[in-house]
Amino acid sequence: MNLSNTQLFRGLEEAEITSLLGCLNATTRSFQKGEVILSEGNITENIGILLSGLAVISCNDIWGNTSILSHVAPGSVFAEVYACIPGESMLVTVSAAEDTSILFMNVGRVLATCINACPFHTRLVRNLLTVCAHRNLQLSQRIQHTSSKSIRGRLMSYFSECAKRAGSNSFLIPYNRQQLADYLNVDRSTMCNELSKMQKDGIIEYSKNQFLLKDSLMFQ
Amino acid sequence: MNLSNTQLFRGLEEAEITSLLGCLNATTRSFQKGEVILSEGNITENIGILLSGLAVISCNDIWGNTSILSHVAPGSVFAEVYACIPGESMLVTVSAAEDTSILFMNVGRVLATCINACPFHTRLVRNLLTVCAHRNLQLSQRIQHTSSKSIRGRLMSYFSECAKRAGSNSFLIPYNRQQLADYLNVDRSTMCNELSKMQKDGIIEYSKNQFLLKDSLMFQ
DNA sequence: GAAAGTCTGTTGTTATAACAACAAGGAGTG
DNA sequence: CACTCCTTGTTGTTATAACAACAGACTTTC
Repeated sequence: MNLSNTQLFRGLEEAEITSLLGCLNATTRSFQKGEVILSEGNITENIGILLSGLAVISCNDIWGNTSILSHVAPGSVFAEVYACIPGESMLVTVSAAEDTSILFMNVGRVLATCINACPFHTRLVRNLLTVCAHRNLQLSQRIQHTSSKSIRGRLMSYFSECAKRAGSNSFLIPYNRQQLADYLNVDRSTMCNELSKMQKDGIIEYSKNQFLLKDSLMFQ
Repeated sequence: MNLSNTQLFRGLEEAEITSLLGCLNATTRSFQKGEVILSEGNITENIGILLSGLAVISCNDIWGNTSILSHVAPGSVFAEVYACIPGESMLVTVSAAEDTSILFMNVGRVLATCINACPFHTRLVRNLLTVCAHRNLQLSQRIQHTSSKSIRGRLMSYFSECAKRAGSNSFLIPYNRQQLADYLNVDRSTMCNELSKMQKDGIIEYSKNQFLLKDSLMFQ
């Protein structure tokens, strides 16, 4: 895993990262497939970065039902939310879906001005904040797009964001139908049906992943 | 507004805050009711703190429909998500719902080590990160609790979190029925009905805001 | 180029949530 | 106490989404 390509170490050279990791006293640990990396109910002060393998984030409700919330791919940061809230115990469990190696960094050390006053430190903190803000924005957007009770409303909300980001009423979406349905928390076939109706109603036109919003007030 | 009571300045004395604000070159601006504070499409490098009044965060879809996403109360931080992601233009508009005064702080200055190497700075950055992480956790939880297609599933997911936090299968919830329904994105009357059924089915018992989860695997 | 697999769109049926309307039980106020 | 206001729970109806099943288009692979 080349750390300089990760969100957290963006803008830092390999040599700088090595120096930084020493300064932070970061540690690497390996986990076998199935092993628990961080357990629900515990408090962590460590930010994790998955170097290789794959991890799953899951949650048990109090009746014993387990549900998988998300996956952690190589280069991704995890547990930073819990590490950054002092005293907050974890509501989820992180476990290894494959043989996995993890880099742990103590938040306190990340945030404390280091003895050497190393300049890479500032960059790391800025990156950590950006990672957190980014995740925040993605979550907010998803909540916004799933706030409508109707499938059409959810699609329009999502398409609005796409159009704004593209700066055009024509854009590509990064999901296939099943993924879009999962994102909007609706049934795929029902969503396909609704897309057809919207096209019949003249609101949108689409072909595969290419969409065009008609009669929009913007970009005319 | 007493800044030392806000999330962002927690742990700092009034005098320290005053010194810090000078160091950050923070500025205060007033807005009349209805005036736009930050506009969709723009890029902001400023974190806002609402000192007095009230602001609304709203969103226009590209067909011209406006929806209100949330309110900003005195002491709350806003726009920090956009300020912390370099180059990210805003997808929402913040405007004054009443005559309002806002404190703006440049993120770059917050993160840069100041010339005086003032120690309060570190605390501010840590607080900013905590605010961001906290919001993150709340959003994740809400997504989790609204991921089930059924009202019962949503309630059970939410109640599970409550029980874990309380460390007991008996707990108080901080919402009335309408607020809980809004949080779970369901209809209030239908939710009331489902709560009754769950009680009949022997899964829960409740009275007003006090709930008890029966047959749970925890806390027996 | 045949076969298997994946993705998309369609239909009909069923389950479920939204909605509207109302009754009952406080809480607060004059 | 009578009054209003607000919250909660109940019922019946209607709208809508989930679900299941399938057909057609397109990919991939041997």
